[in-house]
Amino acid sequence: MSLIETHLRKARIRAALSAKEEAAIENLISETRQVRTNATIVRHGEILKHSILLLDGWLARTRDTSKGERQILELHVAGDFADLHGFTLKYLDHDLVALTPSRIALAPHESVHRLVEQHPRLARLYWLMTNIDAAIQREWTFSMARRSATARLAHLFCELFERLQIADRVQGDSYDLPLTQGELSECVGLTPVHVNRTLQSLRSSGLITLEARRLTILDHGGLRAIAEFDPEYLYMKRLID
Amino acid sequence: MSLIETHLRKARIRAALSAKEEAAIENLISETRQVRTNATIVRHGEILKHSILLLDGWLARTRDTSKGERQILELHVAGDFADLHGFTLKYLDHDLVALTPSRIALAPHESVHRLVEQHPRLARLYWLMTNIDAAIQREWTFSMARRSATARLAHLFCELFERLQIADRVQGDSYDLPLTQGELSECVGLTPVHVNRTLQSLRSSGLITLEARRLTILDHGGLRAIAEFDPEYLYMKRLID
DNA sequence: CGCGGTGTTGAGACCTGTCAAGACGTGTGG
DNA sequence: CCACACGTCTTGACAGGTCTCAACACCGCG
Repeated sequence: MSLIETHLRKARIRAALSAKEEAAIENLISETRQVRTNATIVRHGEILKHSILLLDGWLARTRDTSKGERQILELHVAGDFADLHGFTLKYLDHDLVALTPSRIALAPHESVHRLVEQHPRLARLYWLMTNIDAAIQREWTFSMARRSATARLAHLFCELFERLQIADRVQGDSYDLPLTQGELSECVGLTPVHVNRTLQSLRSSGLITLEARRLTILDHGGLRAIAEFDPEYLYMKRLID
Repeated sequence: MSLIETHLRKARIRAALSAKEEAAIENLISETRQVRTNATIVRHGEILKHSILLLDGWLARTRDTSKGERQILELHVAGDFADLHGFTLKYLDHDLVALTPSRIALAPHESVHRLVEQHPRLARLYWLMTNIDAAIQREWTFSMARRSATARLAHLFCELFERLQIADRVQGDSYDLPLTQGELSECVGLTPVHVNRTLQSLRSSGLITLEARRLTILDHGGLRAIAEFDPEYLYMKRLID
């Protein structure tokens, strides 16, 4: 099985890929690396020579606050290109860090450049992928601006369920969620204490369980309802013919 | 002077454009329209046939909440492609509305398609532009998650100052800011009442004036300081050779 | 066995929201 | 030209959600 099978799964949802195209994507990868928890993979401002494809594990785009806190701006799971936008931007406005031990693959920008010049459909596909990332970012903006603590967490759990399903990382109604409550609080812009209380409320409402870093959704309808979750923004459909 | 001069100014900051390329961009436009305040230009979910280039006025990407409020997710000023991401996404996950009387130009997706196939550098440029939009969105996520009411507003004013300067819509330390306090509150995820009080505090600190829909920054250093504003995320530099 | 990170609980403070009323200003119709 | 209506801005009192600070429990690991 291909090293980047998970990434291909994700890509195939948005575009039918020919064998040639899949091979071209495969050829993007120059090397793979293992990174440790809390490793900073890309620092903001640093000039980039390659983009990071996440093979396994969890990465986060983060920004530090003046008070030394950290905000997680977007999460990445297996199959995601974590900083494909760095190909056009040349440097990132945020850091890219590992939340768990992770396996990553490097795609040199030269190779990406060649790929998009030779494969217009793939150019379109990767442009689309960064636009989907942006749609997720919009949804997070909306969450922070308008959703309550409970709804924010519920929404995050719904989003991850959908995204992990594509990555084949969901079993039944459960998935591994290796983030601490502190890290969850960095995702939703709350304090760890309040996340703790909010989780208890979600649990006692019978919507979820979360123990030993594993999340189970007991009531999908209920969870989606309080999150006001509508998966449309994830664009899980064929968009490129 | 070209109809799309403001857009070209914005583009030229990120890439040196040949006469041929500028002509190609010019050719994107099929027609122009005038829209009225509060007009919905694009509705979420609607299949798109063209993208909107804003020639003059103010547009906003918006999402309605269940309680009938509205969140502004991103603002667009003259020279912006307001929904270029719609070219790859096929439909939007948000609405696009006019906040003021605005003049817009339509760029049929067929034309965009032809442009990016024939001009790899421009393909790169427009991919970059949507990635810069995403960077702005990230900054807004960060604002909503971590900045106080005062800092959020201050940050917005700093951002608009930079973006309007490119659009040649800044005079000295002032620019027209035609949004009501209610609309400002929709940008920053606060209530109109609290925005009112926060504005008073910014005024009495001697940082800004805002009257008759015109904003003047009295103390750039001070405003940036409480906003913790760093313009890096706007990528105001040559990124494509 | 002890330690550090993580999770939990309580009490009180603070920021922002809610509700309500009035002031201001501008455009419109009589 | 005035009267009125409507949107916007302003102010006050109070409520509520989230934060802060602090302490303690739990647990895996060295």
